[in-house]
Amino acid sequence: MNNKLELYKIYKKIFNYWKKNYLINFKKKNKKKFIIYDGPPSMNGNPGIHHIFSRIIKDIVYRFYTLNNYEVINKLGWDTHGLPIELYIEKKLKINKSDIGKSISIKKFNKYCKKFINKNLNFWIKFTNKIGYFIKDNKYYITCNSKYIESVWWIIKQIFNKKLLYKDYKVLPYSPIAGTSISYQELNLPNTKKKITIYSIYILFKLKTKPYFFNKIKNTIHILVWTTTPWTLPSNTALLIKDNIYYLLIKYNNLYIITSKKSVKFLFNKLNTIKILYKFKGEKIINCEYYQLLKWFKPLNNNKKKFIIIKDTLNIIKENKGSGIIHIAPTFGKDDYEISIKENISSIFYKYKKKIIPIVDKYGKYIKVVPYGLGGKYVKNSYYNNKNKFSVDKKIIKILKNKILIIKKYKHKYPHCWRTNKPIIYYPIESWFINLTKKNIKNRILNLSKKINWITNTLIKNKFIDWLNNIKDWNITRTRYWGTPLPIWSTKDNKSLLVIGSIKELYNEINKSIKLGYMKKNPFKKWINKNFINYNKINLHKDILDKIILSNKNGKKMYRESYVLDVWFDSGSSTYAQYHYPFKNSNLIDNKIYYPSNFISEGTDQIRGWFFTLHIISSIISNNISYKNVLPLGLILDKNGHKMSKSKGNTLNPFKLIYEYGPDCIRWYLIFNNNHNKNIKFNIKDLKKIKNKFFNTLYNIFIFIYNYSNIDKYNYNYLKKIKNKIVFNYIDKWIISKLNNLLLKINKYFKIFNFTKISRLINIFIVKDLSNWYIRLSRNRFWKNTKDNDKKSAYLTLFICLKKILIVSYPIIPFITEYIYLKLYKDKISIIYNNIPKGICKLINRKIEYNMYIIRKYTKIILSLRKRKNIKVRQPLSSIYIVINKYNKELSKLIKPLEIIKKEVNVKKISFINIKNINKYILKKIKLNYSIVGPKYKSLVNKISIYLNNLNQKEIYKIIKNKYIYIKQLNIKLNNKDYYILNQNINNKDNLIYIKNNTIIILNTIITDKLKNEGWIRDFIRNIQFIRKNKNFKITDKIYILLYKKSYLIVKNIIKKYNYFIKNETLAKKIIIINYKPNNNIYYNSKFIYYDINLI
RNA sequence: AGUCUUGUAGCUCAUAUGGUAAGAGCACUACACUGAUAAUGUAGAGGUACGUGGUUCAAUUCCACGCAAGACUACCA
Repeated sequence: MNNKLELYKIYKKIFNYWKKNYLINFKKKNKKKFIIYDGPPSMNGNPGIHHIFSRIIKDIVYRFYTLNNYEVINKLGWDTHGLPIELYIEKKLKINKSDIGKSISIKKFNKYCKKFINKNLNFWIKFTNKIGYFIKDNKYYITCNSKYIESVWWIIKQIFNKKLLYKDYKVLPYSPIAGTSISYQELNLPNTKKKITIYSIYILFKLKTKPYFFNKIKNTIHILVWTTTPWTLPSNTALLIKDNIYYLLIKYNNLYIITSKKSVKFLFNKLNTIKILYKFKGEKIINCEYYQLLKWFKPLNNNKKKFIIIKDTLNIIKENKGSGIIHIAPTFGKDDYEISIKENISSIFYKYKKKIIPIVDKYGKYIKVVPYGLGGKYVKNSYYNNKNKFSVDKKIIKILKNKILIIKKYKHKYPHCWRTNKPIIYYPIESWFINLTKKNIKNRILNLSKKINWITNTLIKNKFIDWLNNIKDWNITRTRYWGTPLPIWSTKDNKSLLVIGSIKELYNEINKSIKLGYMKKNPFKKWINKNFINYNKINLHKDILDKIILSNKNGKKMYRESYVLDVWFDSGSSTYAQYHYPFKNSNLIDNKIYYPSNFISEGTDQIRGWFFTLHIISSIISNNISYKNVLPLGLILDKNGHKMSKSKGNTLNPFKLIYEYGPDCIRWYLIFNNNHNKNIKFNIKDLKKIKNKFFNTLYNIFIFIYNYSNIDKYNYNYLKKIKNKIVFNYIDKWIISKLNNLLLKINKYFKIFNFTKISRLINIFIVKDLSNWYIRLSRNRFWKNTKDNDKKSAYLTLFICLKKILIVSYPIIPFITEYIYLKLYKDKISIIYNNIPKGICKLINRKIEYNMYIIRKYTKIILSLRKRKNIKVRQPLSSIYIVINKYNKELSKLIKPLEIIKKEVNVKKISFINIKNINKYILKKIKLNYSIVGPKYKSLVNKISIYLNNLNQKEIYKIIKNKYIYIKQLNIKLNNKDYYILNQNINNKDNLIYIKNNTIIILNTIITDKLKNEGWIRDFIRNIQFIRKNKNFKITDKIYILLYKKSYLIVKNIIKKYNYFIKNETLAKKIIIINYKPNNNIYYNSKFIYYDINLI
């Protein structure tokens, strides 16, 4: 047996063993099913240690429920579309998004993406295997497969049929020079925020409806509006005001102006030039209308509000900046857009050939019909390449000259496009949305969400519900390339729409198109081949789909809406799409066998991600929840508490870690280290500690029982058979009781998915109870020669404890537990076939557990007393006196448990005495019970406390007798619940006393000659043992002890007296006295040990 | 920038919590123990409970502000 623990080798062995015996992802067949949905991680690179936490949790749940006889359904998945992959490929090919479809075809680009996915997938699968979460028979889902996409299409069609899908525009960061929208991810790249100087202008808007309290004022009232983007002024449709701050109506150079109270100070240097007429809160002028500033374009003719003052419900206005009133141009600002949606504000577009277009074109220029020569000019002069820059802002300022009160220059940070280095603008881009704000849909989503159980975390539940309460319509399309294509075709005038819900439908529609001559070939010809449907032969990505032209009822050509779907829509569809529903497995979902899931678990960052999208899609499609229990997990951070990311360079190579420490160690660490909902600071040092402490101890227990049971030729099956004949002793009963207590707790915590608690309980049991106490105390029972009941009971107890603890630990650390299990318990093929052991209440003995707790406590105390006087444990002492109290009353009458103490602390006798006998060694003190006295006497508490501290012993004994305290000065009487009495130590010469409250122990430290001799013999034996071990004698080797005669004569009497004892302990056949001092060689003789006596 | 969370020994973390002696483990030091031994025991050292202010007889705990870390939403007039 290898005495060195190598966790990675054990993993390899067990993995191969399972593979050979078809135990990979083993499932018990049962009607009782437990469904786990796996949140697909985005496959945008190599897996990191921070990716595996949720999969380990799910694997533990899978293994635990399998032990509990559930059939666990768990299918792994990967999210394979999206921006990060595109960006990676762009970087690799050294191209920009604007190059796709130009210098590189979409087909080629998507091919690169696919290739990247395939390459990474193998890597990820290998990795997932390495941490113990196995994939069987290649059953996993990836979102870029045709089957998956088909299910997603079906979902889109359902949503469309429910009339929840609509097309609108969304304002996004946009780089006109690159010609693409910019993602927030790209916007957050380093060096994209640059300081620029812009105009900060204050403009007068004419008020149209005067509020009643301005009635006295006959003149026109103006609103002072602040903006830093004059070019957006032609698109203005509303003004924003804060309802709860003060505004003033002032008179300035015959103008009547409304501005915020705070702004007056810094806008009007000379305050004597203005006259304050009114002070009022912003809410008073909400909904007042004003005249359009630049009447170049009309807002869309719809029911929405226009040119009106609205309330700042999104907290956009900062009181200390500007005039407290800002202008809203919904088409060209992020906040503007959001507030306009919320407040139902119209926006300005220009009608051109039946289409509506924003007044800035996609190159960043005003459209040609903009007057004053502004048409065709860039809205930002930094877009010009040549030096002759035309500033639209300057020109508009010129046009508005009379209406501008103040012009300043203003420096601020502004986001730039990371490719072109030019500033971005916010720009309306057409997009498809799912209507989630519709009343019945929102209510449904909210009501269903209340059925979800958030494990151990109400905080995150509240966050989730809060998010749902403020739900917005979901923008599901992106103008990207590598993604699930939106399956919608439309005619050029947008009048007819066709949503495709399956490949078959598309296949048939294409055939119609071919008949009309719009298409030549059906790209999915190979799909149906003699009734055999072959999904591998088709590609459902943008490059293929964009070329498909369909037709409406009237035979008009229809083109695809060229968007791809938000990747969150992909992963949120996994409820259905992982089973290719409804094209397959429809019974499993319709009959609620695989749906909803019992358990999901991902990082807390998924509240707005997967947790949200799963819930939304399931609510809409099935009017049901998608998951019953969620365990939100903390994130894995680096050792300094920072997020792991490639750019920071603080990621860890998981393969290396697994190779070094084994998957068990990493699994245990992640579970053990911190509660699941807290972030984990991942520190390799701690891995080492856990390996040394926990795994070595577990392995040592195994080695111990393995070695000795082989010597004795005992095995578990034999002992189990004769179980009824075996009588267990006190310590056995204690550890069995502890074990069953533990099992009860573990079962309880498994049900609420608290694995941290479980691992910590197991750790204490193995290290503290089983190893450091049970085995320590029982060692000689295994070691002795006779094969009596005592020995058998010790073996059986240890076998039982180890077996049950292995099974219970197996879900968390499957490899080492299986390894030990197979070595020790040869009755079954695998630990996997066991049922989870339940704690048996009958075997729990609270009295024994309590007494053992006292024993351990006393042992500690006595050892520390010895330490105070520096008396070695090897030196026997005569006696201990323990003061009897209500806690040790029972123990004092038991004989066997007290033997444990005697042996552990090497003392001959324990006596229990009454406290009265030693009162002279004890200092009494009175302590207030503050929680009772505090509220009663309030400020007097301090004085009472001082009074009590100054009492002498006599007075205290009086109080103990009286059972009350009367304080004359304060006229206060305290009853015996208001205070308690403490015992403290007075030291003594020969006896050492430990006093802490009721626990009082006295150690007699007088060493007689007899005790001294016994101590010497112990030393002698220990030294012989030390030599045995050092010289690599086997445990069972018999020896001869050689003593030098001259030295021997000094200790002759002692050795003679303890002759038998020495021989027994050291396995010596004989003690031989020799007349010469031998040379060192004799040490190496296999049977002889020379001992040089130079002690005494 | 806003919202939320967290801050306890050198490290990783508990319990309880408005109540007067704040707990483990690791690491460190000393001594001991040891045929499971890269283990174990005892002791020592280590804390103004992130800082400041407030409420209270009493604050690590409640409140406010600030600092640091993390998450989300955003980066705008």
